[in-house]
Amino acid sequence: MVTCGLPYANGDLHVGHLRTYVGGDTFARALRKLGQDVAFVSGSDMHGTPVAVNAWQEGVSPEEFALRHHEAYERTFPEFGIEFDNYGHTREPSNVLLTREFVRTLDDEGHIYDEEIEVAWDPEEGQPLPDRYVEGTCPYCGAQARGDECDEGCGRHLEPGEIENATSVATGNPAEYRTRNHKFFRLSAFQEYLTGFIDRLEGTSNARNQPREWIEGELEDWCITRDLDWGIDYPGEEELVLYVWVDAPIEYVASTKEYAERADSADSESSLSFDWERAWTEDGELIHVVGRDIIQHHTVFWPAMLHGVGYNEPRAVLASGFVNLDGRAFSTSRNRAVWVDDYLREGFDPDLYRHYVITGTGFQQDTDFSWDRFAERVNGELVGTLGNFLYRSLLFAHRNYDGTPDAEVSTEVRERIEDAIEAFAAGVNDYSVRAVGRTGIELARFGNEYIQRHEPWKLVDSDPDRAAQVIRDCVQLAKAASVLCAPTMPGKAEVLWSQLGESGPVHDVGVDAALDAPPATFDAPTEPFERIEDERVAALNDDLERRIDEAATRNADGEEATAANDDSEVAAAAADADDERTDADASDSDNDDGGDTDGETAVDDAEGVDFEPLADERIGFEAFGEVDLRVGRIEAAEPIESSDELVHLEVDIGVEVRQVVAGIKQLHDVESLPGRKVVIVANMEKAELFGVESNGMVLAAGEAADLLTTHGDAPPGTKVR
RNA sequence: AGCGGGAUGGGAUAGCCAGGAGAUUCCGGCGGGCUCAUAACCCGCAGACCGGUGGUUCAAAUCCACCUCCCGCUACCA
Repeated sequence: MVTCGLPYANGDLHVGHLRTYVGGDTFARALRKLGQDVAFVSGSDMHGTPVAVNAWQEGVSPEEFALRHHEAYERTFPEFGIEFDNYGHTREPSNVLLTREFVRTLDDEGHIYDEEIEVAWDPEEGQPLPDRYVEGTCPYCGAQARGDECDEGCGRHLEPGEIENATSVATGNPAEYRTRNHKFFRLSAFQEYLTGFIDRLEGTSNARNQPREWIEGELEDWCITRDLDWGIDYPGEEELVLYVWVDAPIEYVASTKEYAERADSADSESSLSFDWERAWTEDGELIHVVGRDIIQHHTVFWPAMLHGVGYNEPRAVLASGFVNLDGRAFSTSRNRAVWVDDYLREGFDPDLYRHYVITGTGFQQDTDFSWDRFAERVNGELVGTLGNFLYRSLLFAHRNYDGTPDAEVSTEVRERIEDAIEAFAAGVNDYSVRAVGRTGIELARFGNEYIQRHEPWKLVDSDPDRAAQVIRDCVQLAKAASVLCAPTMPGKAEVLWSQLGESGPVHDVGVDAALDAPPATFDAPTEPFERIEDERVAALNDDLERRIDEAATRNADGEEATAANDDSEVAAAAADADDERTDADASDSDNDDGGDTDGETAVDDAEGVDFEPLADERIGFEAFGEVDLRVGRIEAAEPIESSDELVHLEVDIGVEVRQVVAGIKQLHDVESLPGRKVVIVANMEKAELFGVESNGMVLAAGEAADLLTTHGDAPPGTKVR
């Protein structure tokens, strides 16, 4: 069994999302090449609060909203050669029934208990408000926060009731808290089991190690119900639905079951037949391929559930790294993304991206996408190495021998192919799709060297027998490369296979076919890969930049938000308060914002290399005059405890003493601040940071927050022009 | 803060689990060759004290300890 983490039916897919699925698909195909009986399944995750909230905001039913995305995903995956044996969704009857069965079993076995907890409630609507239905102010830092997490400020997890000024996202009504009965999964009872499990688990090292903190620490019981209409009802409890992370992984099983049932109902002579119960409860081996953001769910909650119902445990979890765009995170809200539809509309073959993302770096490592690197890898590895070797070999063979010349494969080449097959198998055993994907390319690299070393174009006249043997070797290498590339580049492999004159799909043959004799005759080949020219790359980069700019302008018009985010910490301190993005995107591996400010400022600061470009637009004196700059003198300075950077300042600006919060704690010796003269923006909008009101903004330069000051004796309160 | 992942020639990456001849491959640079092939391909050269400091060992990129810097995770978001 190979499964891919369920995509959440809540937004469009960008190429970064695809990494997990391409990885899973490649791995499943590689297993088949080695003769394994594989079922490869996934499905869309339809339930949960974000779908409910976003559907509500769009004014459609959650069902319609989720289904729309599900259908898009279902259509998209095959377009990228990701061919699930079954792709369902969590709302299908098979999953609903199986989920209830799981829960009933867990209940019968005593793994579930009731407990009363506090939940937010909309008194006017008489509705419970789970998770993201609530927004308010973070009690720790004062930033805008969602019900359970201070997502834009300090990032803290918030317990129910902690959030201040809580209101309903849907109605805007103030929320209150009520005591409700919920169901808890006794995860703590699985501590010992999971301790053993994590030592047995195979896969990528991040997946095997990250959950240790939890498992070897204290496991908390898990609340598995929500007050929500949208989801699978808890058996026998009308008011509660199951938490999505209960029914989502069960879709792996339900999807397998659907596949098995479809296989059974197909004509009986077909070899298609799959025993789902054997796979999940007997001697099947489970391999989960997921994004690295959902490791815990697959190494803690899910194995405990499986164990609780007596199913097999996962043998391996492969957790993929993220894909960045030009070194920074994809950002759906800023349209900083290469969407899958864009990619396809550009007419790029999906196998190009598959090869890029699979062989670029280790699966668990983060990687970077840019059109420049994409073109470089396509032109170098696919056009220059693989495509060129296959084309020149087959063309030469076709012209001179009308196909495969009548000669034996040399020992050297046979051994080289055997090594490649071994490396392929070793890659699978190491859970390294990268190693698997490289084998075909490496073989072509060898082939280019081999053909050059023997110069068959000279031998055809001087030593025809020898020429025939060399070309026979080359055709064999071409065939082997086609077979070994099939998991990474299924479409291209198929084309090459048929150009070799082979009948039937390359996907039906195993790795050993790499050593079988190619057909005696075949037609002239076509060039398998097309070069991406520099002009094309430039155009693609321009498009991307323009889109980002447009989105930034749109955002700025709307609420003057995004740009402030990227500024230095000092400015950000004052800007944060009005930065409320309508964050409709909660797509899974969207590791938005977070790191990108750091990445950028770090570069800006490096020996003054990369300055921010000067602003294009000129402003008038009047516009400048709107900023009321004043000389101030710091009277008192105290660090704000719970913050890494913020300092609480009392600044004398002549007419009054202002309380100002500035993000300069790490950069200055706070005790030395009093007495310093600074320049502040006196008419800055007030902001609340970590619960402290900031009435003004201190000016400072760069990442080091070099404070602006005066050099004469201008007294506090003096206007700065 | 704790935990996980990472730091390797100008850029990008492999090797680390199972320690061993002054380290892989690609891009880029320089020089040469070839002309079957999509200005592609082949050969050669220059370029890395393998993040830092200690330790174990006959031997450390690899194992151990501490440190620095990046990225991420931290359960009633998905």
